[in-house]
Formats: sequence, C-alpha cells, structure tokens
Amino acid sequence: MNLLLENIAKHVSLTKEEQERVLSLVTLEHFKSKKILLQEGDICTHSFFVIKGILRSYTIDENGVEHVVSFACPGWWIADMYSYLSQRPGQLYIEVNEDADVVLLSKENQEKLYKEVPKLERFFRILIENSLVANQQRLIDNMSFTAEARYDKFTKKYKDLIHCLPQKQIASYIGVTPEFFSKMKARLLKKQS
Amino acid sequence: MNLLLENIAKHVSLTKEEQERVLSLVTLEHFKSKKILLQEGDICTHSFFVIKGILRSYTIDENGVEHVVSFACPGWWIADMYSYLSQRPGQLYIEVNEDADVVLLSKENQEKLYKEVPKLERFFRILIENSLVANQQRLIDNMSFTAEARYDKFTKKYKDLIHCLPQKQIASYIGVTPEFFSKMKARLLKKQS
DNA sequence: TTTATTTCTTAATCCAGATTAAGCAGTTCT
DNA sequence: AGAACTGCTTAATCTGGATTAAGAAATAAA
Repeated sequence: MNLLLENIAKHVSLTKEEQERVLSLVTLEHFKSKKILLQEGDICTHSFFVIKGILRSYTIDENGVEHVVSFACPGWWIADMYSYLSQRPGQLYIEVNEDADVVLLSKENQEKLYKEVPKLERFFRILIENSLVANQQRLIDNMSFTAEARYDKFTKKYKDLIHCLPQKQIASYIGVTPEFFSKMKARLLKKQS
Repeated sequence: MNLLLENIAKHVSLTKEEQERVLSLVTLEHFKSKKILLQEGDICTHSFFVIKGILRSYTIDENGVEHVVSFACPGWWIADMYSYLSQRPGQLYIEVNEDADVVLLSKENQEKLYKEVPKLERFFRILIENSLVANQQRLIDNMSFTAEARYDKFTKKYKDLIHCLPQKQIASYIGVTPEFFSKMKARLLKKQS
C-alpha cells in the first residue's frame, strides 16, 4: 500500500492526514490470474493501481481479434479511461495477467478526493499528461516504424516485463499476428549471429 | 477572443476578474498559411488555441515521410505535448494550414494561472483527459480497422474540415500513402453507384 | 498419467497497401 | 504568357505482414 503513497509523493506532497484520507477512500484486493476485472459494455466504475502482479487491457474487434492496449505492472494505473471519465459503457477488457494485488479507487471517491484534497487534482492531471504523451508517442511509432523497429522499441522500454508476457500478447501490442511475430523473431536471431 | 472564454466556460465557471486575468496572460496573433510555428528540435514554449483558420501538427520520419498527428480548427488547442510538458526538444512540427488567428499561452503563464486560478487546473485536466481518450481511440482504430473503415470514421468525425484539407494530409492522418488513398477513394465511388 | 487446451513455430499462399513512374491539372512565380 | 512547383490520378510492380493450415511444445485439467 506504501507503493501508492510513494507514487503520489513523486508528484505532490501530502500531509499525514491527507495520506490517511486517501487510504480511507481506496480498497485493496487480490485477484487471481485470468480474472476479468472489466468487460466490453461495462461501465468502468473504478481505476486500478497495481501493487503486485500484472494487469492488461485490450479490445476485441469485430473479427474476434484481441488488441492489447496496455500492460500495468506494480506502480502503474490502469482503467478504461473513456468509460471511467464518461461513465458510459466502454469497449475495453481489463484482465489479470499474473496474480495481482490491486488498489481500487472508485470514480465517486476520486471526485471526493478532488474536493477534499485539491492537490490531488494536480497529481491526476500529471498522470494523465504522462499517459497522453506515451500514447501519442505510440501512435507516431505505429505510423512511422516497421514491426521490427516497434519490437525493438518495446524490448528496450519494457525490458523486465518482456519475460513475463506470452509473446502473442507482445505481438498484439506491437500490432502484428503471433505468426508473423514468431517469424520476425527467428529472423532477428539469425541476423545477430 | 470570446471563443477562448466560452471554451473555458464549458468546463469551469470563472468570475469576471478571473476571466480578465486569463486574458491578460495570453496573446493573440495572426499567422499566414504555411507559416511554421514549431519545428522538430524546438522546445514548445507555447500552446496554441485556434480562433480562426486551421493548424496542423505532424512528424517527419527518417525517410522524410510526413505523418499528420492532428488538425486544430477554431475552438481547439494544439501543441507538442511532450515538449510542452517536459520543456525538452520535441519531434513535432506545427504548421498553419489556413490563415489563422491564434491565442498563445506560454508554459510560464500557464503555471501562473494554475497558482492564481486553481479552477483552471481542473479545466486543463479535462482538456487533457479528452485528448487522451481521443488519442487512445485512434490507436485502437488503427490497430482494428482497415484503411477504408478508418477513412469512413474520419469523414464522419471531421465532416466540415474535410473540404478544407488537401487529401494527401487526410491520407497521412489515416495512415496511408496519397497514391493508395486516391485509389481507395475511386473504389468507394464505384461502390456507391 | 493421460487428455485437453493453449502457445509457439514453420511454411505455403494471399492481399492490403507501398513503391515507382508517368501524365495531368491547377497554382504560383517570373 | 511561359516556367516551375505542388497536388491528384492511374497503372504496374513489389513487399510487409495476414491468412490458413498443421505439427510440436508447453500448461493446465481430469
């Protein structure tokens, strides 16, 4: 649970009382691998902060193909932002990739926090800013680079994560089929030697 | 200039004095078509709010190919968010598509506004939230849909804009070459009849 | 342990979209 | 008016990556 307070402390400093207030408005839960925390059509009532384990968000398109939107490991937030912000049914799935301890913050309680601890408005703004920048970069990368270059970027950015993920999920994240990804990887191995 | 205050009023309500303070910290400028407001390597010191005309942001990749990131018409903000937030050199170009009246807000003055009119922290958070959601949707669309479906979405979303844009820019935005875009459009015309 | 189920790989074939190239119309500049 | 750009189109060819299919390896279930 300290991880959450440390995370906040990186961007704004709270008094002991404010910290207590934050903790009183969130809950900690444990989820087993493969548990689905959110489905297409659901309204995203909570955002999730990962303490331990890994979560993953994805969409399923009209052909039944899964597209990974993001991974969240300890210290990261994850939610269907469209649904969470608008409180309308969303299109994202959020699933547990590896047994996880997760902090839940409800939309209601977040609004409460904004009022009671206005500093947190700043904190969440910064989170969203970072998320926007990362997202925009990924969009540009997808338009500018080949699958190979995208994979290269991914390995550098998520060095630790990479060994914990089934490679079909990595393939999906960088935007290729598992078959092509497998071929590409084999090609890269040959190149190196 | 009213457009700016209306834009703010949609999300937070300011007193007359607060409005005055906002206006005192921004400047209005006119730019001619093709004027480049920001280049790769520049630090983005201002964000731009379009009163009249159209701006466009894009990157140029290592092969010299341009990728349109966004269009901004009246009532929209535009900036290189990575560079603006981090005050580091960015990769985006921002160019005038059509003679434009633009409100400039410097990073400094924005910080000043956050302190003097904390309500604006909320306003800008909401802006960024919306921008994040739109961006994420575009990422999902790019992964899930064919060029044709993406074009279809684009025409619906930017009905008015579409007639003001050279189609090579539309092609770039949806992520195809102008040649392919031209072919696709011809194909669509045949289909309809 | 055996059986299912899922994941990964390899290979053949296919296709959306890129590349190259050329011609044409409209603008802008002398 | 002519020259020089820039934008759009068409067509031929090419390729990154998809699709289909089938087998091997690894996990999970019974």
